[in-house]
Amino acid sequence: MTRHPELPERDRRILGVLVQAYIEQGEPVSSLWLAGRGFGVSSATLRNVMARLEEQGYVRQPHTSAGRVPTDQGYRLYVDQLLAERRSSARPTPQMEARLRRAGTVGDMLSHVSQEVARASHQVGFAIAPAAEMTTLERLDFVPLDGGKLLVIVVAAGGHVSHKVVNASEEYAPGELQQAANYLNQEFKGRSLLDVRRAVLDRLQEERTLYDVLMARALRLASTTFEDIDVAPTVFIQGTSLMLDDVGGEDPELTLSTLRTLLKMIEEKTRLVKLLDDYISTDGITIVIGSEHHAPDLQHFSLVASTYSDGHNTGAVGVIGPTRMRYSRAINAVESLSKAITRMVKANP
Amino acid sequence: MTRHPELPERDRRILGVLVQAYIEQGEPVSSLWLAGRGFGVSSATLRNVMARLEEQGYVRQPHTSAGRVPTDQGYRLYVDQLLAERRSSARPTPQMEARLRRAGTVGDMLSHVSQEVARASHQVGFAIAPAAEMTTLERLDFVPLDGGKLLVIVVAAGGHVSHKVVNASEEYAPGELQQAANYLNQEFKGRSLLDVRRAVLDRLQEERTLYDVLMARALRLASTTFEDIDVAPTVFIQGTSLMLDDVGGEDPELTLSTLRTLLKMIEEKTRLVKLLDDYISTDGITIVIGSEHHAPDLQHFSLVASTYSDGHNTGAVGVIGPTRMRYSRAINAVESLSKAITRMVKANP
DNA sequence: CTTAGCACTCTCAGGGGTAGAGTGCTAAAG
DNA sequence: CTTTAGCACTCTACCCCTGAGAGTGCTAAG
Repeated sequence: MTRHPELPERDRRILGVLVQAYIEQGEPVSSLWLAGRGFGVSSATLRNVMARLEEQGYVRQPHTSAGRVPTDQGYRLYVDQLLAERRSSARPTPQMEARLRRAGTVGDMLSHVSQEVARASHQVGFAIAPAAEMTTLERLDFVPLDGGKLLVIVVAAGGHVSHKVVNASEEYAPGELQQAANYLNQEFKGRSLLDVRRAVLDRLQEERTLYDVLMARALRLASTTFEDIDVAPTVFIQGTSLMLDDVGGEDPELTLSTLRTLLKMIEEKTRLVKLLDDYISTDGITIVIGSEHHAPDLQHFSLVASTYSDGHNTGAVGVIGPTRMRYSRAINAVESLSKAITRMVKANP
Repeated sequence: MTRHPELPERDRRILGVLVQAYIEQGEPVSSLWLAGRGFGVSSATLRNVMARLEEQGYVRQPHTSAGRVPTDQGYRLYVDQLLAERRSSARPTPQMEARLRRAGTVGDMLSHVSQEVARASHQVGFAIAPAAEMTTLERLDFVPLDGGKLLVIVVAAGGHVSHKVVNASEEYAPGELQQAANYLNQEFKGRSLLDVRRAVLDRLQEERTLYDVLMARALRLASTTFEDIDVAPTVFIQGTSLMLDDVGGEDPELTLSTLRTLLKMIEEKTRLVKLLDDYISTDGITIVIGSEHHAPDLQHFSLVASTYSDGHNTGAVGVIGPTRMRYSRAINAVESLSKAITRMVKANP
């Protein structure tokens, strides 16, 4: 992360208190108020410090006779300090884990995770299942249905299951589906889903495949299956109503139109996935603050996210909220939930 | 729905124009404005009519020197008239159907439906899959996974598929799972899921069951499977961002706190399901307006919904929005989507 | 029953005018 | 060179007032 070596220790402490205060109170922080926080200096001195901080871009005044408000750069220093101080002490609570354990499928579990992280952080929370590139095929089954339909079940490493109904263009003998599944499992187990799709298409092109009728039919079946399966990773989002709690508050930046941007992003979940692809680092917590986003319409929001992994697959969990959010709470929430997921999926290998 | 026989024809026509105008413009409608709409009477006469309509509870004035605004009762008469006039002419557009056809699973399809109905009505849209009571078992399969886990696949009539991973407490021989599935399928096919659960538990109690070890194990397996499967029907909701378009507008009733109520309801989808259970009729379109809701926190919202069916199962599709919504558009959207679903599921028997 | 005319009421937008908060600056003190 | 007290200055938020405009209800005549 960005370093801020040029800033004297005292100035930095003062900035920290200022940011904290603004996050909690939502009102510009005045020199007089800061003077009452035990720095041992008068408000006049603090005014000098604040003027310096403003010159350096850490704070700004909404208008001439108002206190100071942190800039995104100010928030950045604050969270960097926060992350440096706390040596990952967050743990999921037992109730949390219990609630997660109740889920039947991995999807259910992630849906609960998004709910929990939202509840714990008081922000919009999300959880993302591993993308197809990361997911490796564990096994595949065909179940014949009535009316020439076929139910395909794809089990991925880590217990992710997805199903799909396809139209079987050809007729299959009773044992044939079983054989086809066996063949495909044997051939492609352990490879990523996208990989499998590619390989299936390649083989279908190969001339010699045509001579083995059985194999050819199995491959055709597989190609319909993987046509569009799981190209977009599944995203769960919860806590949108919490978002409105902030909007009524004292935050002038948080208007209805910015809110709508966020709601829209929540609906087309694709965008969130892209966002994470761009920013997230493989280890620890990633935080993107306001104008640090490339997209201009996210200027007033911050992202706090973390990846999770069970050794095979990597997904993500995190929260989105206004730049003025309780970062410490958000960080704790994200960290403990990410730990919880990791533990859950490890337990179901 | 309610009849309004006591209202003279002319008054009713005037009320209709008034409601329509208010819906479109969002501002109280004055007698002068109405006079310009070709009724052939002066504004003074319209004032008399409006006073009468107010006495009877169809309209009200926000304040002494403002025009009239429809009450919920006024909206009610308006939509009743609307429903009586139009003889169900709504058809889904081909593009709509094409988009729906792309879906792999029934769940995907319904998710698209909620999106389409939201887009077409410019309101929050939802689609609900059949509840467990309505869903009948088509077949059931067990797929063994690693680590003593079992993947259970439940196929319901109409092509609804759901899966679940359960911990198999006992070991099963290779053919045994197949046998168990066969037995259960034979025994319970065609009965509703809730029914099956009940029956399984009953049989487990019966003493003689204990003598047939295989059957007992199959039943135990089934009981774990149906423990919690599908008790809550699946709900898809889309279009929350459209909701905010209205809030900025001229509607004074639509405050942030009412909005939050709606968002909360969207998150705990259970509540929406209950709501529909209470109100929805089996045929045609159901409309609930503002204070017609039992719940006081929904006083400012209206519901436009319809059931759909494939002969086996019954689900619902609809929209929710402010009482001041374009009912005609909403009705068209709901009706055409409900027709589209019916057609889709009929095509996949 | 309809309509013109009129008095009446209420809202809404704009214009001072003031209290208060908070700053920057200056000059003195450590 | 840094800190601090004092002070003038600026800007906002709020309140009160006013006038214009919109729309009504009522009355009396057609």
